[in-house]
Amino acid sequence: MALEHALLVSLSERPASGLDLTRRFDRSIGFFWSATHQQIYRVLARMETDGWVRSEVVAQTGRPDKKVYAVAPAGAEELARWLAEPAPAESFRSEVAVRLRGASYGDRRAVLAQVEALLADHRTRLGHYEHLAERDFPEPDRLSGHDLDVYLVLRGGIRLEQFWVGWLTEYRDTHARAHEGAPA
Amino acid sequence: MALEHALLVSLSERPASGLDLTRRFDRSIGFFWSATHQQIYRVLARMETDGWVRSEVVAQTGRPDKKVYAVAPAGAEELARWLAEPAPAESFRSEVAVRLRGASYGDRRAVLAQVEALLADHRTRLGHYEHLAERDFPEPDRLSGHDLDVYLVLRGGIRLEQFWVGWLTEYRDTHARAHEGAPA
DNA sequence: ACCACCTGTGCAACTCGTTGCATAGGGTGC
DNA sequence: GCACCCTATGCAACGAGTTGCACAGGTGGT
Repeated sequence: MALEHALLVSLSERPASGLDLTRRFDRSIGFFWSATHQQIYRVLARMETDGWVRSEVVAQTGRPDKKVYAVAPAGAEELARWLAEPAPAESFRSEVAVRLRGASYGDRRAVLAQVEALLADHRTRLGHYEHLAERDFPEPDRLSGHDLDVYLVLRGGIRLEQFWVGWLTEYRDTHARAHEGAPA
Repeated sequence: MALEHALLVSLSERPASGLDLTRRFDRSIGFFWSATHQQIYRVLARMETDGWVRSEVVAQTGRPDKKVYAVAPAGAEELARWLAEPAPAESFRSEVAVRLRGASYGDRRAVLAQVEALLADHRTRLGHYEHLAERDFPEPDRLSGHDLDVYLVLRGGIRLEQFWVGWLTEYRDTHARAHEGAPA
């Protein structure tokens, strides 16, 4: 399981409350991981009883108090242990791929409309990530250590969006060509 | 939920038993979906009580009997309905990405060794998929309908492996360059 | 005869993750 | 003063997915 470890990485970068972490997961780390606030709260509570993190209630002006979590020594040890552990092979799950493969058992035009919508979505996201890279990392050659890791994960997000745009475009164009003069 | 629909697609291509489906999911469809036999058996049972599939016990020589499932009319309807439904945005989850981002909180050399192992693995898989494409689809321009869909999903598998090889190579090479003369 | 192994189906218990709801303090609009 | 929204934390119930085990029939080795 990796949510614990994703939280440890994020808290190592900077202490945060449950909701802060939820918002972070909607952004940078969120390229490759996501979690709802409920799940994050539950896992944080478990991590605290396990001694991986420590919390401190912080009063705010004009807002409810928040519980700010920070990595405890046992959590740092666990993170280091996990990082050294061999990475198991990942299985990618895509509902879209199932739809593309099954398109001939339903309304192909409806599936192609979905492809078009997804393409627009992934193109937007790709542009957004490229903008982030230019804004936050104007000179990537000078990076090292953790900053370089953050940049390279952003590069992964960009490459993943390029994968989607490339594949969906190939799907759409190849079907368009195949149906010229022979509709199906 | 998509396992039901993935099974409907696979059974639309050809009727099969639970274990047959498990083996198929380790192959072609398995680029983008995977499931254990236990889960497949359970879902098949539920689909049968819902009337989406029908089963028939087939005796075999030298082997136990098997229960061969085929799509029932209600299942075909459900598949068509699901295919026309708008595709929700997918969230990609990668433990590897968490490790890459967190590498500076542990032993970076251990993480780079994992990257090396993953690279070898993805390169092997890429070669395997490319071989499949050449062997089974020597003339992709002539394909249409479901055959074209099968080919294009294989293309997606190839593109996904290319994504991994490209990203992991960039991670490794960029860190190698950053550490020339300045180890960390 | 016995054991080890293979195919094929299945149950039970557990963890991970999602969905819907609850609660509590504070700010804003009318 | 009241309704409504925002931040922040949390519970309860459910569904999806994994892990470990059980059982049955058949084959092959010793």
